[in-house]
Parts: sequence; structure tokens; C-alpha cells
Amino acid sequence: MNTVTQPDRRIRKTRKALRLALQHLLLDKPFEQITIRDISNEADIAYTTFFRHYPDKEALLSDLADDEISALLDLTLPMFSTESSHASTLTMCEHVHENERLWRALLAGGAAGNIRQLFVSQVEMRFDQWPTVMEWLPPEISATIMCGVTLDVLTWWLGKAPDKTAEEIAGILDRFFALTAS
Amino acid sequence: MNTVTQPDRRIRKTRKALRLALQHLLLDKPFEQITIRDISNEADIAYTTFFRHYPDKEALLSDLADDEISALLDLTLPMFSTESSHASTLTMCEHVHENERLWRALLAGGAAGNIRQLFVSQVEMRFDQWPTVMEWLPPEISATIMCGVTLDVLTWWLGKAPDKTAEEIAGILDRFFALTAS
Amino acid sequence: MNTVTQPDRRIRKTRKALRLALQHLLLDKPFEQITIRDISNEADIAYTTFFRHYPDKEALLSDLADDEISALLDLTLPMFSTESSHASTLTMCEHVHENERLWRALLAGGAAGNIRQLFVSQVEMRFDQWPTVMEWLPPEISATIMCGVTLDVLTWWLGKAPDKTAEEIAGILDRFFALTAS
Amino acid sequence: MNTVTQPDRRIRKTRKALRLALQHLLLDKPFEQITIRDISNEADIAYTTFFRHYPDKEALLSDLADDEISALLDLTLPMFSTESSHASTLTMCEHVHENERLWRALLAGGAAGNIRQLFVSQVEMRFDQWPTVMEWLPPEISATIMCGVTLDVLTWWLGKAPDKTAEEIAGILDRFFALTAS
DNA sequence: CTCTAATCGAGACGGTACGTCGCGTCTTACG
DNA sequence: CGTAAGACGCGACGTACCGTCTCGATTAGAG
Repeated sequence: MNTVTQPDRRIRKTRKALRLALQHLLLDKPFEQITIRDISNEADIAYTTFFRHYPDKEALLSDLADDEISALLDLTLPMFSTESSHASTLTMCEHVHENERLWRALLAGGAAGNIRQLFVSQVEMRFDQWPTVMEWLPPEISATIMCGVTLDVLTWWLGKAPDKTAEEIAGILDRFFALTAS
Repeated sequence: MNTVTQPDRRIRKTRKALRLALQHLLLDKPFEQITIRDISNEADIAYTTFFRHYPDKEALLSDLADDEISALLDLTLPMFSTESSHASTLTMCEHVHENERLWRALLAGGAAGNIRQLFVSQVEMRFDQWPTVMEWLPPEISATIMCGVTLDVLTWWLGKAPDKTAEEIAGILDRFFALTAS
Repeated sequence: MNTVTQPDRRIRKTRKALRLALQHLLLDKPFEQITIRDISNEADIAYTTFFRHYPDKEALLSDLADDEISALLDLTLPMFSTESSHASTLTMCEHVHENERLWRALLAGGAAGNIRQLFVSQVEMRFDQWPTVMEWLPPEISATIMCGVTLDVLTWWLGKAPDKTAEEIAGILDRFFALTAS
Repeated sequence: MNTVTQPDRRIRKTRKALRLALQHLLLDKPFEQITIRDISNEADIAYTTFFRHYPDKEALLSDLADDEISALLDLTLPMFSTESSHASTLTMCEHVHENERLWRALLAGGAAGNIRQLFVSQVEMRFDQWPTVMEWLPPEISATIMCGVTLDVLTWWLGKAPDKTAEEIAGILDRFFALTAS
């Protein structure tokens, strides 16, 4: 057997409850205004138990966001190479639209900076799946810029143009990617 | 006379001291870790006096950042129209390089989100000076994206590629702007 | 003027409230079971304000006990020299009896050790008023022993023989002092 | 058979380990600062196991102190009646001196109150061995006072006059007992 | 050149959240 | 299948910072 021993079932349960609790609370108020007590109340675990799992609420957010970003990228990045850029961006926009409130929360508050970092990191870790970019663009920065633009557009969509359809947004992103790939 | 009456000399002095103090402190630690007590100590004014001028430290940061962004845009945006895009971006990069530590502070910590907002706002207020963009790009978002990319590149420069010269960075930005203006 | 500047009136007021609050709470439950939150609630001051005045509840107890011990000794020690030993001990017992619940609290719980220390200290500070003792008794310990016996008797009275009158207890103490002064 | 069934040998072993552990730890820090985790670590038993034997650390201390007080009294009280008061007190002081650090620990910290109680209790249980006392002294209190003085003197010895010899201390106690027996 | 009002220094205070520590119970995974 | 290992609930602690409040002391700038 080469599987790593799974942590105690109670631990997995508690962490899951915490992630869910944060996710719910994020629908109501920005991350900075959420206290650890809020989270533990919502998750129905003892306040002090929180610290047995995460050193602070940022760590919990990272955990949560990592999961969500993973899900998003797992869903869309593969299509980027195999199918078409459009299929990929459309799928992404649709997924974000379905989880609108969560993504709004992730991209809105002061935590947006962290999320960007996580997003870029994950993309860079899968960099072999990333399309070729323009020769004048240092490769180290291309992921940063692509992710940056993507998140900028998504943030703008969720925040200021919620009436646009996923197709429209995907179209914008698509054109952008086309520009750099020319 | 249509000039607004200048506030009391003491007021101007105090606010200036506060802005300077924050600027100095930002060289040492991220914005979130700076307390109002830190700022008032550094500025050598009474803690309570801070609140007579700003409701919270975010307000002070906005004040400071607004000034700095104004200075940057005053310097570069005009050249964009009158001279060349390259002259403009180069001037911008050089100015950022000269005030490197301040801009690093502005773009690094959790306050980066706020700074982005301010940057976009100011650019939009001067939108008549902004170049025409691609027809498929909704005009409301073009400033957001352009600013986003600009700040992404600057952040990357200051954070991860400090060895690049201002010319190189200006070149990258330049090419990007050219893409969208085609 | 040789008077030391009194602290801020608010400070004196707050400390007095805290002492009173502890005194009241001691009538209900032993010192160890009283929390700082109990005290600050009872005193109607903010929890954190407590720490601006005392590092912990032990310090507050010392303050309170010091006052009470002072009062007791001011009342009784002078009579020891000027009048008779009996007048002195009787006054002491009566005073303790009048403040029975407080003294019961001071002498009962785990804080009794501290109280003993304070009592001995104060007596030693007024040592010139202390009667001559037996030659075979090292002077450094005479106060300790006298105070010890006194407190032991008082503790026994309050705890196990509450029906005895102040006169009876004073008589016992009196005889004891007579023994050592012979 | 009228002997009470001895508990399981393992139980006796565990309890002994716990008592020893507490005894060792008391040499390092006062009782209040010792945690149950400290004790179980020192005793090399599981934390949870502690509670199978004692409800809290106070109970363990009582157990330990009871043993030690028993040992002391078994050693000295018999001599009080059969031989001389001096032989008795001297033996007591010597025994305390030999177990100096333990007794210092028992008599120093906030636990001193408990120890006093235990001491008096045990003495009262052997009251038939106690010498006759003065007629004006209610018999119920004589043990309390005698024990009180004894412990006061011992505490003073260990804490503030460690240079005195056991003989000197025994002499003081001796004279005291003589006073009351006159 | 005063006089009046705004500004500032100082710091006690109420309050929120934090993160830590220790206790004692309860569960789980392992031998 | 019983037990150590340890997750957990709980409650108190002491800290850091916030923002409000009062009270004097100082100082600007208008008359």
C-alpha cells in the first residue's frame, strides 16, 4: 500500500464543516468582517478547536479557495489544449456563474490579493498545459498576466456587469487569449 | 475669489506628517500590520488626533495613494496622447523605479485591492486622455483591464523580477497597449 | 506642600469599585472561583480595564486585604501599648465579628497564605508597637508566630466555632499573649 | 478476614508513580504551576489515565501529603508521650530537614492551606497521644494552635532562616510546648 | 496685539477579537 | 477487545487595538 494514512475521520469532518461555514458566511459579508467566532459558531464547533486545524482564518480561506480554484482549473484547463480556447473559457465562465456568490466573495473583499496568488500558483504548477505565448513576453510573467486579466474580467463581470451572459464574458476572454497567441 | 479657503496651517501640517509617517512605515511592514498607534508615534502626534483627520487608516492610505497615483498619472498620461506610448510607459516605469519602495508597499500587501480601485478611478476620471481601444472590448472595462495589466506587470516587476530595467518593463507594457490599439 | 499628587479621580473611583466588587463577591464564593470577568461585571467596568489597574486578581485581593488589615491594626495595635492587651484583642475580635463575612472569605480560601503574609508584613512594619517577647524567641520570628496564632484562632472561630463570643476568643488570645510576655 | 482488599498491583504502581512524579515536580515549581500533563509526562503514564486514579491534582497532592504527614507523625508523636518533648521535636525537625525540598514545596505554595488542614486532621485523629493542655484552652482548638505554631515555625525556618540548625528550631518548638503544658 | 475658537496632547475607558492554556470527556484507531 | 493516544468542548486568561470621551494647554488668525 502506498496510500498516505488518512487523518482521523473526526478531523476531516471538522475541517469540512469549517470550510463550509466560511463559504456560507462569505455569502453574507466580506472576509475581513468575518470573525473566527462567527466561523466556529456557524460550523458548530468550539472556538478553540478552530486553532487546532488552522492557525488563522487566512489559512482556512486558502484551504477553501485552493479547493475551489482546483475545481475550476480541473474543469477548464484540459479543454484549453484538447478542444478550443472558446470551449475552455465558456466552461470557466459558466462554472463561475453557477458558483456566483462564492466567487464574488473570493474576488471582492480584501482577500482578492491572496486569491490571485493562489490562482497564479496553481496555474503555474500546471504550466505544461498553458498555451504558447508571444515571444516578446517573458515566459515567467505570461501566467501572471493571463490570470490577472482573467480575474480582472471576472471581477468586473460579477461586480459591475452582472447582466452580461457567460458567453459574452467568455468571448472577451477568448479574444484576449487570441491576441497573445497570434 | 473662488479659491476654497485653505485649512488651518496646523491641520495641513498634521496631515502631511501623517502621510509621511505612513509612507515611512510602509517601507518596513505591510499595511495591515501597521497600527494607528504606530502611525501617530511615527508622525509624533497624539493618537487621538489621528481620528480628527481620518476616520481610519484606510482613509489615510487612500489619501496617500491618491497623491502618489495623481503624481504618476500627471506625469505619464499627457505624454500618451502628445508624444508616444513608449515615452509614456517608460516615464511611468522610471517614476515607479525611483519610488520603488513606496510602490512595492502599495502593490504588495492586502491593500493592493484598494490601490487598484483608486488607480482605475483616477484613470477613468481622465478617460478623455485614454487611447481608443478595440471595438469588441466594452468601453467600461477597457480602463479596468489596461490598469489591471499595468499593475500586474508592475507588481511582478517589483516583486519577482527586480533586475529588469525600466526600459524592458516599459517595452512589455508598450507591446500590450499596441495589441489593443491595433 | 509635601502631599503626593493624588492619582486621577477616575482611577481612584475605578479601583474603589473593583475592591468593593471583590469584597461583595467574596461573600458568595471562594476567591479561587471568582473570575476577573465576575469582578469587572460586578464593578460595572470593562473587563480589559481591570488589567489597567491590577495585573491579576491576586493583586486586587492584596490591595483589598491591605486596606482591611490596615483598618484592623490601626484600630487595635495602639490599644495594645496604651491600654491593656485585653482591650486590644477584644476590639480586634469585635471588629472581625462585625466584618465576619469578609474575614471569613479572607481567611478561608486558598488565599489565606497571601493574607498571612500581608498581615505579618504590616505588623512587622509597626514593630515598635509590638510588646516585648520572650528572650529565647528569635525576634525575627516572634511577629510571625504571634500573627500565626492570632489568625489560626480567628480562622478556627469563624470556621468551626461561630457560636463563641468575641469575648471568649479575645480571652484565649489574651492568655496566649500573656504567656509569651511573662 | 478483616483486611480491606488491596487494590490491583498495577493500580498501586501507577499511583505510586504519580505521587513520585508530583514530588519531583514540586522541587522545581510551585504546585499551582504544575499541570496534570506535567505529572503524567513525568510519571510516564497516559494523560487520560490520571483521571482514572484521581479526580484532580489536588486529590493527588492530598494523597502524597497524607503519606508524608503520616510518616512524620508516626516518627515523632510516639516519642512525645514515651520519651521527651525535646526528643520528639528534634526528630521532627531532623526529618523535615532531610526532606527539606519536599517540605519546602508543601509549605510554600498556595497549597499550604490544604496541608495545614491535613496536618491538623491527622493530629486530631491521634488525639489520645496529644499531651494535656492548659485548662483555659478549649480542647477542640488546642491541636489547631499547636499544629499552626509548628507549621509556622517550620515554614519560617525553611523560607527565611535556612541557616538555623534542626536543634535550634526544635528548641523553639519545645519551649512553646512547655509553655502550654505548664 | 489681544481674544476667541479651533487644534492638539494626554490618557482613562468601554469594547471586540484574538490566540493560548489547561481541564476533563469522549472517540477512535491500533496492538 | 481493551486501552493509549488524542480530538474535542469548554471557559478563563491576558493582549492588542480600536474608537470615544474628557480635560487642559497651546496656538492660529481675525478683529
